[in-house]
Amino acid sequence: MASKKRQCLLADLCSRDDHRKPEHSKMNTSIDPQVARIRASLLAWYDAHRRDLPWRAKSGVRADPYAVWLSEIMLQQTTVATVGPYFGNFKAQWPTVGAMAAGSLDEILVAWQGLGYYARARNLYKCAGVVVSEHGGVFPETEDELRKLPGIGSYTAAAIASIAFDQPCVPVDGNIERVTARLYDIDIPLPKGKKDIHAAAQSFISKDRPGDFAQAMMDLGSGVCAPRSPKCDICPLNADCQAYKTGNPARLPVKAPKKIRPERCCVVFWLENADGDVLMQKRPETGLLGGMTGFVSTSWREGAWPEPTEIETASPLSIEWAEIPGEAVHVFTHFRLTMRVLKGKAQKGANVDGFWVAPTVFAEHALPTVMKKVIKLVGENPS
DNA sequence: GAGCCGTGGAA
DNA sequence: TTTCCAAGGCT
Repeated sequence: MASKKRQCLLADLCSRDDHRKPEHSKMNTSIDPQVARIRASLLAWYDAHRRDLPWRAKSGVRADPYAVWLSEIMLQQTTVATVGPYFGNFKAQWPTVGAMAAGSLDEILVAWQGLGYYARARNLYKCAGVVVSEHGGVFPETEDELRKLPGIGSYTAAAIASIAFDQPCVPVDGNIERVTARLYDIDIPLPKGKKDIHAAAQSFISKDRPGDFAQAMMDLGSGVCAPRSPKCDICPLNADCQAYKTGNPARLPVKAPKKIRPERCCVVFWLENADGDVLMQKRPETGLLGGMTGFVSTSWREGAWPEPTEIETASPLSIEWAEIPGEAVHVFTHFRLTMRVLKGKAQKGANVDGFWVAPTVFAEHALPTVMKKVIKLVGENPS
């Protein structure tokens, strides 16, 4: 019966969907009163409680599309607190798309190090190039055009279009997904439930302050309609929230059970030359940590340590290696990696694959956090 | 469509 | 300690 209720709701939403009506239809004549109330309540709440964020324009001021784009890419699966300093650094180093396109991928990756999901950085640079070469250095303003750019998917296209250009669209991120699922009490487990939730979210489309509306939903989802302990008592939408009325908003949205995270193991080679420089390699351009810099290691075996023969084969030099006490552990999205480190000294003129880096200039290279943990472990065990 | 792709902070 | 998750995109 819950599903029947939902069917009625969605059919209802579609039939009264004002954004599907022809352009000449009068605005605000056939809008569902509940949707109108939600919009008004949310915008009023936003005007009083909006967050002041580095990439966000002041109230009533049009945002800088470059800043909106840059922040949206950085904010993909990443918290506001984490993004803050990175955004400031990028804006200072590359004030415009043109400046970024004129830079190099390596520079971008160095600045991005530690932020994770490095394909975002590669696509960021690629996108800057396309905006300059195909759009004269000016971001396109429509959702469809934005969607074609590297690194910009359906969410980000709608986010930029609405926030930077006030286009009437609704970017459905995790926040809006959660708020919408609760407003309409949609309990189909994700990702299957996305279809209904996104359809319901589209009923909010309006030509009146779409950018503010999108950001308001995000602020609400972040500070009020939070994943674990929603503050329903102070929520401006509680009068229209189906989940609040009928019971348990905190359980929504329902998510499919997670899969277990496999364990992987590897041995890392810390090779120093006579000057104390350390051997490093640039990783392949695609895949995990693509384009980043790292140390030589065995393959990352699942479930067991590499065999001695594999360690021997993977070592950059046939010399005497000394194992450093302890292990370094790093957790990726889909597996957990435990590393042991072997330390060795290269003879002068030894022929190795890679390049030598002095520890004093590690920071000049694009080192992912997992590699910094290796550095930390070695530093804790001076020879 | 399901798996791949990082990281750090909160509960 | 473990689990969850944060303004997702690509293949």
